[in-house]
Order: sequence, then C-alpha cells, then structure tokens
Amino acid sequence: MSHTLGIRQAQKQKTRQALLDAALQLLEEQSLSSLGLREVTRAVGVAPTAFYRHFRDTADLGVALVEEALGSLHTALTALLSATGDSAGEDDGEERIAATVDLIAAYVRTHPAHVRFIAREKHGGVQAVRAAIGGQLALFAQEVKDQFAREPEAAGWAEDDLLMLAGMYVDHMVMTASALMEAEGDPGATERVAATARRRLRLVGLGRRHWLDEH
Amino acid sequence: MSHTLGIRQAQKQKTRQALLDAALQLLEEQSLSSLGLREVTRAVGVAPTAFYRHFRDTADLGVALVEEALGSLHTALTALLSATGDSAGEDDGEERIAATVDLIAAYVRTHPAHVRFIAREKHGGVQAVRAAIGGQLALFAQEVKDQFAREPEAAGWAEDDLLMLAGMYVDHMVMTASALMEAEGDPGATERVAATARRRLRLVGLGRRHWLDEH
DNA sequence: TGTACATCAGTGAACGCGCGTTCACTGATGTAC
DNA sequence: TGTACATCAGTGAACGCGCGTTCACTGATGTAC
Repeated sequence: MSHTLGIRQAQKQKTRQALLDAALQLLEEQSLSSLGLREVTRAVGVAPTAFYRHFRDTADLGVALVEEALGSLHTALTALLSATGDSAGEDDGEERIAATVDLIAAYVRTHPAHVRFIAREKHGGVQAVRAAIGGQLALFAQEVKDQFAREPEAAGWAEDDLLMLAGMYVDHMVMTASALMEAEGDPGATERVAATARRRLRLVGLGRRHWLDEH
Repeated sequence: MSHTLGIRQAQKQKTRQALLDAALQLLEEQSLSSLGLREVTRAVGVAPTAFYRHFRDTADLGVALVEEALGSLHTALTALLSATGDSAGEDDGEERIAATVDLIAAYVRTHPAHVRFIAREKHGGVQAVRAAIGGQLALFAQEVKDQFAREPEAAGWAEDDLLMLAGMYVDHMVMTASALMEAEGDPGATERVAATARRRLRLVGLGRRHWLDEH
C-alpha cells in the first residue's frame, strides 16, 4: 500500500466504473451503436457532460468494455491452459474437455452481461469495438496455439494447422459461452448446451488425433 | 402468367423492396437497433409516413430481411446437400468440402450485405430478429442432420450426435461466410480464409469417421 | 502546520437538430353495374 | 365501353421529445512554500 491514489483519482475511477457498469446493463437489450451518452449518465445519476471526463464517445466506452470483459477471461484461460497441459492424466483429453467447459460455464455465470456484450459486438456496428474484440481473440488463439505446440501430440504438425486448430477452440469457446448465456436460468437447457459443447470438443479431439494419419 | 398482380400491388411491392434494399445498405455501418425509419425512407425518396404502409417498425423490417437473406441461402443449401450426397465419388468427403466452401464463397460474393446483416443481428439487440435467425438456422441444422442420417456413414450414430454434427456444420458455414465477407476485395485473404475453412471441415470429417471407434 | 494558488471532476443552462408518430388529405387504381 | 363510387399507397404539416455538444461555472482536492 505505497501510493493510495488520492481522493480525486479514486472518485474519478469510481464514476468511470459506474458508467461502464450502467452501459453494460443498458446493452442487455440494445446494441452499442444505439446506446446514448445521456442514457448512461442518467442511469448513473451524473450530468451528461460528466461523460466527457471519461470517454470521447460511446464507441470509446465500448472499447473499454472489451478490455474489461476479455481481460478477466484472459487470466482464467491462461491458468486453464497450463493447469491441464502435459502434466494432466491422459484420458484422451476428456479431463481438459470437462475443465474447459466448466471454465466457460463459470465465466458465464459470473459475467453474463460481458459475454452478451462480446457476442453482440463481435460483429456489431462499431468498427473500433469489432477491431478490439478481433484483436483480443486473435491473441487468445495465438496463446492456445503456443500451448498446443508445447504438447507431445503436436509433433509433426505444421504451424498453420496448429493455428487452425487453436482458432477452432477459441471460436468454440465463444460460441459455447454465448449459448450458455442464452440458456441462463434454465438448468436443463444449460446442461444440454454444456453436453453438446463437450461432444463437439470430443469430435474435434478425435480429428486432431487422426490428423497426421493421411498426410 | 395467369394473374398479373395489378399496377397498385406491383408498385407497392417495388416500394417495399426499395425500403428493404436501402435498409440493408444502411446496416453496413450500424446495427438494426439504431436504424431509423426516417433514414430508410430518406434513402428511398418517399415520405417517412410511407414506411407504415409496409412495416410496423424497423424491427418488423428486420424480420423481413432475415427471410430475404436466409431464404435464398436455404435453396442453395438444399441443392448442395442432395447433389453431394451418397451418389458422390468418395474422396473422404473432399469433394463435398470443396463444394461447400465454394457455395459459401459464391453466396458471399453475390450477397455480402445479407451475410453481414445475419452475422451482425444473430446476436444483435432486437429480440424478434434474433429469434427469426435462430429459428432459420435450427431449421438448416435439422435438414443437414436429415441428409446425414440418409448416408451410410451415419450407421450406428445416435440422433443427438448427428444433430450435434449438423450444428457444427451450420455454425461453421455461418462463421466462414462472415470471415469471407470481412475478407471481401482482398483475393489473398479470401483464399486464406477459404483454405482454413476447408481444413476445419477436414478435421471435423476425421472426427466424424472415428466417432464410433471408442463408444 | 497554515496559507495561497492551481487543478480539474462534475454542473447546469442553452443550442440546434432529427427522431417517431398522428392526422386529414390526394389522386391514381380497382370494382360494380 | 363508360360511369360512379370505393379503395388505399403515398403525402405533408405538425407535435412533443430526447439527443450530442458547447460553454462558463463551482467547489473540493492537490501542491508549493
């Protein structure tokens, strides 16, 4: 606890976070491209002009939301990858499959609005936000690829093919998160989505194991 | 040419189509939830109030766009499935893989704005439109499953697993279409996306062929 | 510690503008005879 | 074929409203001495 950040800075951060939280909630039933600056400040209880002390416009706020949403997921993903790496007991990857789906399910349970935001704005109407999400996901794919490359099953694989595989995993994770978020609150639907997600991972794992058979 | 539809009806249809076309173009750089009725009528050159003769609101227009976009794709997909079914020369499915990616590429080339619209609004801020897209895609998955069920490779497969596989194909098609649309105009990027899409299909095909090995 | 000045997060009034929706209308097309 | 009436796609004025942005401001916090 060396530097305590100052009352002014602390208050500013608090307002900024309140704007982000309010925006995320308002985005549950609309897209960023229709989110109004006045809506957000009204929800927080500050004057509309206060918005400009924190963000240039709503697109700028959207980019900040991308960092918030994918930053925490990034941490969890890195932990998962190293935890279920080569040290894991070999079950044909069944252990990693379960752990992956559980990680996604836990993330969706704790951050449903962030998941909705990412799914919605990945192809949304605001260029800067699309770019931010695409960049983060490409980074994820790169890290998954790097982890795969370190594992014995990757022997003989071309770089390109490993990146293709990693991309499938990342896309699958995003799709699963989005499907789980839509199933939120219905335990039956949630379990069905999780089961399908695991089967898809199993199928991809099978393809992975036989990839080199015929090249 | 039995009933010629009448001048009044024909003119009404023409205006309606002009509204759909203008909306689709305006949606290239925004989401449906921020599309204004006046924007659309201004682009067409009719009075704002004319809009109400055709649609209740912009969400209603969005649902009509879903039908337009996925209707034509549906026709093409049905043709593809039966054409590359059991009659095809067995290449490990390589022929069907190439045909599928070519079909998607052709659709994206001729309907880029429709592809963007579907990708954007699949998780967009307008509930009725999300529901319409989800319903159509579930229908696609069902038809792909039915075709798979008719093929010899499906012997021994559970219904659930076939639907899971069909869902992967449909999701893969949508993702590929979206990626190809983003690569539009760059032949190098387009070919790279297509190549990756084919490799993913190959991987899934391998998984499919070995699915029953261990159950 | 106390004082004098600087900084700056948040305020509140004001602006011009485009929005969605209503309403009574017009005039070309359709229909009945 | 011609006439008289009905239909209805598109019009244009009007409305109240919330938007994003500007500007000079206030007063609590920070800083220098």
